[in-house]
Amino acid sequence: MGTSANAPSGHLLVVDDDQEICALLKRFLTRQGFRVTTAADGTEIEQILADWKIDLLILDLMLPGKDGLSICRELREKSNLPVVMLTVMGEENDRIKGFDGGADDYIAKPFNPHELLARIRAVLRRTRLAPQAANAGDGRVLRFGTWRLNLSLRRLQSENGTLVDLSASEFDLLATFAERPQQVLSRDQLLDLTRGQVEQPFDRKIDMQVSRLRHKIEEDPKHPDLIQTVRGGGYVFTAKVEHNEKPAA
Amino acid sequence: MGTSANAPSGHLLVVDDDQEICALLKRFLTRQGFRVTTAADGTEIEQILADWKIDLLILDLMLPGKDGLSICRELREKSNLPVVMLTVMGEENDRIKGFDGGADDYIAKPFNPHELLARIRAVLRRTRLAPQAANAGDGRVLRFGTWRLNLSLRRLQSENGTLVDLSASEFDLLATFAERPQQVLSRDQLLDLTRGQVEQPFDRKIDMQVSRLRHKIEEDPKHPDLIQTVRGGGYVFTAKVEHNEKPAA
DNA sequence: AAAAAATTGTAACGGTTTGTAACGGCGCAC
DNA sequence: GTGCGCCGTTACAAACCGTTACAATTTTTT
Repeated sequence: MGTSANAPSGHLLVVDDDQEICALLKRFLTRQGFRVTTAADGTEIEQILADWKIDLLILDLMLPGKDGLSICRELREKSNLPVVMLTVMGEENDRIKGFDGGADDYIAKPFNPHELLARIRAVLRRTRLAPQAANAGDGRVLRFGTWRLNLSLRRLQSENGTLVDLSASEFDLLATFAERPQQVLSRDQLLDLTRGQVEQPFDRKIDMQVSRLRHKIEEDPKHPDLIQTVRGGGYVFTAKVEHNEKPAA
Repeated sequence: MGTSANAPSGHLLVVDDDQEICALLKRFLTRQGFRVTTAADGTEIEQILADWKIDLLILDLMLPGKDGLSICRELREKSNLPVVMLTVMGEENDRIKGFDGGADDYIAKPFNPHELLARIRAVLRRTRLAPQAANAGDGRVLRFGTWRLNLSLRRLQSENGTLVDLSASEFDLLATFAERPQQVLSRDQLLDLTRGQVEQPFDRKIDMQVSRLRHKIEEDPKHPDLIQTVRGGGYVFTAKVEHNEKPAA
């Protein structure tokens, strides 16, 4: 199961093409009490910002495709999401560049993680006082565990944004569950809810779907965390499900 | 009664091949109110962890034989014991690295002991406050005898934290009892409470469940201590039950 | 449209949990 | 002590569930 912490401090998005840095930062910052999502390049940022309430963005200056500076500048057009920029040690003008895009702070690589931490906290402290503008984006999104289930686009994304390939009926089943957390659903109910069939004779199909789904979304399918069996009853989706509500600007 | 949970400071294990550092840390941290055990290399760690209830591990990155990083990683497989890593100042280490293994914090040598102290306290504070309650559930935990019954996660743990494998209905039965200590429950009541069945003809099933449950939780099932028989009446759960909001460990 | 791939359905095996019956022990009333 | 009824437990049967393997079906590709 996921050691997901309730976000006491905030939800950070780290964007860096260096997977190692991403992983290390994620681990470090998670242990410091943040919730951390990572992305390898700028293309996913919009999507992630649409689905999650991100408190602060940690952005590498050098990125494949669109560089961090432009991203930051574009972001600033529509929101004032706090940004801490990662730059490469060296040219002094990095400093200027970093702030040029509207970043709230910057730090040069290689950096001392504690210093980064201090800067993150400082920025959050400063910006939390001021109200935050809304990001664009809509679409019904359900969040549970480390997953995002986008009901409009009919796709499931893990925390770091990678898509999981669900078949149509797998998606339906998962959506059915996620819309009724903590509610025991019998096989008959599930059959009805997912495809309008009532009273089919052999219904082990549901078992199969559940089994297949578990293997795709449970960390340990042998000891399922999200979809649990109720002997003689059916299945329950046991996870806190958050509906993604965007505060209106 | 028994083990007072309010360990004033905690028991630390320092692992470093430099004897001088070990001695120094031991002296310093002991004076700060910690209990301190030291080890020169990784081979003894398992043994020590088995023998003592260690609250936090201070681990040198560079060790003869297996290095600290691997040790930390292996440790993480099976426990979430807080770890503070000692790294050597300079070059790559100034970046994270130490966190690769999942350490909770790190500090570069040579370090200021007071900084180490601060980091230890911070880690302990963090990990003690939010002890992985993580998952859903608000953490309703009932404690009785040497047991902890987690109603949210539906798990039963013995004192040392090992899980006992209860079937679903066994859990329900136990929970039913534990929520009504000192109250005699007839078989009919139990049948009703555990699964909403009323007036089933042959109900020796409850006897069976009780028997099976006793074998899992009673020290001597022949002379049950927790679930006692009331001849002609049913069963009683005779144990002081403490409601505990914070699941430990 | 044929072929290939993916999805879904069905059956069957194995493991676990629960239900039932039956035997034997034990307490209690007389 | 004896008899009766309650209880614990053993042994077995039934129900239930997860999964594998494969067949049927649908979708996609060529």
